[in-house]
Amino acid sequence: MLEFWRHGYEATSIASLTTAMGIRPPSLYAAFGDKRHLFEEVVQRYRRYDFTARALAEEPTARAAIARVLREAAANYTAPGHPPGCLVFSAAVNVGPESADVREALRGIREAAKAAIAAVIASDVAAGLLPEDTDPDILALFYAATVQGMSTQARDGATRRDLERVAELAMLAWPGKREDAAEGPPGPGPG
Amino acid sequence: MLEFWRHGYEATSIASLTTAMGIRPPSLYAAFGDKRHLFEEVVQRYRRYDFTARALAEEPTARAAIARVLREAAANYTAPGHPPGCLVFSAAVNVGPESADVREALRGIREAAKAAIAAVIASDVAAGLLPEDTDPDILALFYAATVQGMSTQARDGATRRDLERVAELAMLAWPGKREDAAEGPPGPGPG
DNA sequence: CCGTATTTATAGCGACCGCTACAGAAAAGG
DNA sequence: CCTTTTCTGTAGCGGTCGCTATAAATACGG
Repeated sequence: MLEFWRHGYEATSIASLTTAMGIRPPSLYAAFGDKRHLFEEVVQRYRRYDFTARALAEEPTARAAIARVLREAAANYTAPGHPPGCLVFSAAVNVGPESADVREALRGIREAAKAAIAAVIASDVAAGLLPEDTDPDILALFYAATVQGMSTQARDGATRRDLERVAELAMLAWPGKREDAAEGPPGPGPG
Repeated sequence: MLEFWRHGYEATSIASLTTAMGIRPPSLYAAFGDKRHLFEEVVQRYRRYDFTARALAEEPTARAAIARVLREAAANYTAPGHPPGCLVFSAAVNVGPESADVREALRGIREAAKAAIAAVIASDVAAGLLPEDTDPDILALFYAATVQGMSTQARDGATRRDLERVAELAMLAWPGKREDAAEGPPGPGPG
């Protein structure tokens, strides 16, 4: 998993995997089938700790959920003991046409996560917790882009503190806060 | 260039390059040396239209410059006629250890762009256009992350309009605006 | 301690990688 | 038209890719 995480799907050779595991190719193929199946198992294993899904399920509001996602992204993407950034974002960026399905599989995971973010936002809009004119898809796209940017910055050397500050800045784009925090006592409405 | 742009450095083979150019390997090697030199020339060619450097040089304020960078990123990353996203961000993500220098070369370009953004921000802070407590490096990191996230989202299928909305949201994190726009008539200062 | 079943290591398959020697075709000079 | 020079196409170099047939080594039942 660490090999795929660091170098990506195609750039990780069977030889590097077998040496990392301390086994020989026939054992690897007996245990996992082929390289693609092994990678699928790696992705499954990686996703067992899906802090995004966990935050979306556990936090009471979309705002709290996304703030937590950004906070945990800052921590996880820079945590020691494994490569920086997110495997789902970075493991199948540069693939030849013969591995397009691997790239599409990871893209599907990304799209599902984005849709899950949009769902909790839409839920809070429906519940009146967010302005009616909030576009859940666009807001989800913005925070998905933020998280991906944080992952890339982590790979480029950003620290946890750096990314936490980025997360704070990203939360300034959250809707409703602006008027809520600064408009003061409610004045006369428009009309 | 389009081949490298779409598939990345290592995933692009000499065979695919020669067929795309309509030439044979010996002609390619006579003209460009080896694959690495060809890629360097591709990156140079790609950077001839560096909308970030242009915006930073031409716009009068850091805010205008970065708003323009985000706007042009939305347009360029989704423009027809070439692959989506940015070559500097996406062409050397998954490389083996033998091509680490290619990845580092692109990383250097990214770091330089980030430093250039930080420079214009620091300049405006020094000029009093931005709050004194503004951290140019962190703000530059945030917008660099945003642009990279936009590039990735473009590769995942986001449209120009999508990315323009993301750009608008990102500009909500710009410092100073908050108080300027919403605090109303200046009240008594602190103390 | 012996025979059997399972796992392991050795060696190598065909295919493709980046790259190049060499020969045949095209262009330039007389 | 012939020679010389430049260029292009064919073929193939050593090496690595993902993957596997086969044999040696191990664990198990009696």
